[in-house]
Amino acid sequence: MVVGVLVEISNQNVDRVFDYLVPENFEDSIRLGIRVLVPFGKQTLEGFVLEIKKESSRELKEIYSVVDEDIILNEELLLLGKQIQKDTLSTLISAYQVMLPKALKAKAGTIVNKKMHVFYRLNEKEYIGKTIPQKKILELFQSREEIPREELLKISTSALSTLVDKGILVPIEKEDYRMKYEAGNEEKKELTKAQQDVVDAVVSNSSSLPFLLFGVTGSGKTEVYMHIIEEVLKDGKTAILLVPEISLTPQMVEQFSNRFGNQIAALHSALSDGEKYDEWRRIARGEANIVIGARSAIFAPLKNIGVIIMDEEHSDSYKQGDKDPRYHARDIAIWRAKYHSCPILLGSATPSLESMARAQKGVYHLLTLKERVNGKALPEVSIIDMNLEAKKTPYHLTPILLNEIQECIDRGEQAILFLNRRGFSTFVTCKNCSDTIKCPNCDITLTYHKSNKMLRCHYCGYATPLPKVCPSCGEESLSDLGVGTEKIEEELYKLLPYAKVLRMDVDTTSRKGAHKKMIDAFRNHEYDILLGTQIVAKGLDFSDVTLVGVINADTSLNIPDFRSSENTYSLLSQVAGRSGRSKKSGKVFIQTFNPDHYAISYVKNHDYLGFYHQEMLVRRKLGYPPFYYLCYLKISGKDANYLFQESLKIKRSLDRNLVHTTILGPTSLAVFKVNNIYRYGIILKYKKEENLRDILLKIKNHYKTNLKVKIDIDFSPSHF
DNA sequence: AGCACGCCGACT
DNA sequence: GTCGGCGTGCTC
Repeated sequence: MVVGVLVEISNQNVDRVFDYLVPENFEDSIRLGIRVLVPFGKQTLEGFVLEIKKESSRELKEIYSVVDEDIILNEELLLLGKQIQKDTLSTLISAYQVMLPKALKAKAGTIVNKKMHVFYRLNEKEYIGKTIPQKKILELFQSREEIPREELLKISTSALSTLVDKGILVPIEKEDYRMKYEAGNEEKKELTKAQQDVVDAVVSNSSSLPFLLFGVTGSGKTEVYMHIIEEVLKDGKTAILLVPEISLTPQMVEQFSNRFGNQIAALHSALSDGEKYDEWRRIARGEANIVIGARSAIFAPLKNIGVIIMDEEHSDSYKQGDKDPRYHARDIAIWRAKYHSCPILLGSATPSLESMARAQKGVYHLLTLKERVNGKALPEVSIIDMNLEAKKTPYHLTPILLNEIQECIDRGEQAILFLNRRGFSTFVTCKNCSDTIKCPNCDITLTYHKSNKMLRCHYCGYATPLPKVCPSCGEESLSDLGVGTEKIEEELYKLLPYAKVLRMDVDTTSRKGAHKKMIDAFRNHEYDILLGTQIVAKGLDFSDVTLVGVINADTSLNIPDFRSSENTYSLLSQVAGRSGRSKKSGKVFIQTFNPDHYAISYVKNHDYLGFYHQEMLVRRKLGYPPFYYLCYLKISGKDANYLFQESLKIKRSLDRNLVHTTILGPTSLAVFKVNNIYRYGIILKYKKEENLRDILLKIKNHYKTNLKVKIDIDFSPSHF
């Protein structure tokens, strides 16, 4: 027997199967998708078995051993990996590795950390207990075969050891799963007519297209998901629910485990490697039917999938952009849904422009939830024009907002204050007229480089020295401003000394369990104000919050990225949606220097579609998605001069070979040097370019033996 | 990714 | 003469 093995090294030069002989004693355990240990040159490596055949034309080495009893990559995942390699131009091995928890990635020397658990079994059935504890223990075995050690220890330690010594009971070791989900008495909520319609549409899958669920914040999307999943389970099928990492909180998991108990498996970053491994195995063995997880959970080895749901489908956390394979979970979801012939549901209050455009074109089937489940209108949103208000106070909190906070607290209600940290002070603003300096070619905010005092566009490479005076008003008042949560906390302490403030950001929530503790404390009214960054924007549901204040709406607007408006609109709507979620109606106040910018003004009327149409005009004009596809080439290496020369060669080669594509660059990245590696970027914009992947692959292949040049390719990058 | 081989410059 | 720099090529 001969096997074709893909070894664990992610390098184009070895990204293919190598043949090995299988010694006879291993033949029975060889299956496609297991790992084996093989000699590879001077090294010993793990690899996946991708082919099984009778013979090979050349002389072969033998495999050392078989690593797995169970299949790690099933038929579907093996196929999917090849698709990912084709679509993203990644190595095949990296496509497989990304699907697996750390403990299962092919990697020689990995300790597989199964946690074992001791159970006891009755060996001598005739034996009659001599003491009361002994009798009690033996009684338990009347109805059960195996009993965990802990349970017996509770009755009597000594009686247990006596029975074991006498050989009446025998210990057996069994694999223990760390995660325990207990079903609670989470009652099933009645759906509104609108919600039920969504469930019916998805469950009957009357349209074979992906569904886009456009539902305002508070419209009860989570409840809809639960009902759909319930229907799918009734059919004997399984479900994947993807959520952005940041909203995959313990409460969220608890909500599902209360309803579905042990049927769920949760995969997220708070779990240890061992815990992730356990969850993965439960899924692979069919012991969990519902997988809830962040991006990579889309690869969960479920069989017979009945629905795939992506909540907050616009979230850029679904795109892996930092390493190969640079995939989007949405694309994988669509692939798997097709494979399983099951419906796929993309849900959002602020869909990505791509998805909404597809829905408008009829490529997705649009479902809408217009109303909040509590029947309340969406909160009233007021825009505070900082151009007027900032002058009246030395603080970041304007008198208007402070007054609202005070009244809110006096009514015995709670407030959330949101500090936007995205794009924190990399751009330059004029303190006088609030203008930011933009690139003349790209209409994108220039990035400020402190080191050489230059403003740069890292789309097209345009650069200009930081001017002394503001180009639009002539005042000497350019500055790169920024505020942190600590600063605001100080202000609150000074201005509203009796208010109890809970600060929540990455610093205060990093400890395990801290997040839940803080949420609970706030819910219990131990605090009046919840002050935080992104983390307070998503999913949280507090019934007493009637005021939401956004301290600095502008920072995300000024990020030099074609998606900055979209991200700003989405973020602000999300935060706004935290207000007035139960019986009391809510208010929202947004402090901004750009009150007339459409990404902010449309938030006022909760007018997503208004924003969408406006932003589509901009995208069309500037040639961005969804009108054009983007592809980003990152060229990196140690020798800056050589690298630039090669980058030019690549650009010229692209120029020669691509007909319908706009090529921008090469331009040095915003952070040009990282760890002594210099980076250049080339951006491709295209509508249709049939040979694009072939041409890029040729370029990649050309450099595969050149250690001085590394090329990363990202199709549809979420940002640059 | 490692590792060996081989071709040049610098040195006890 | 020999040590060692790294560019090139190979791994079943």
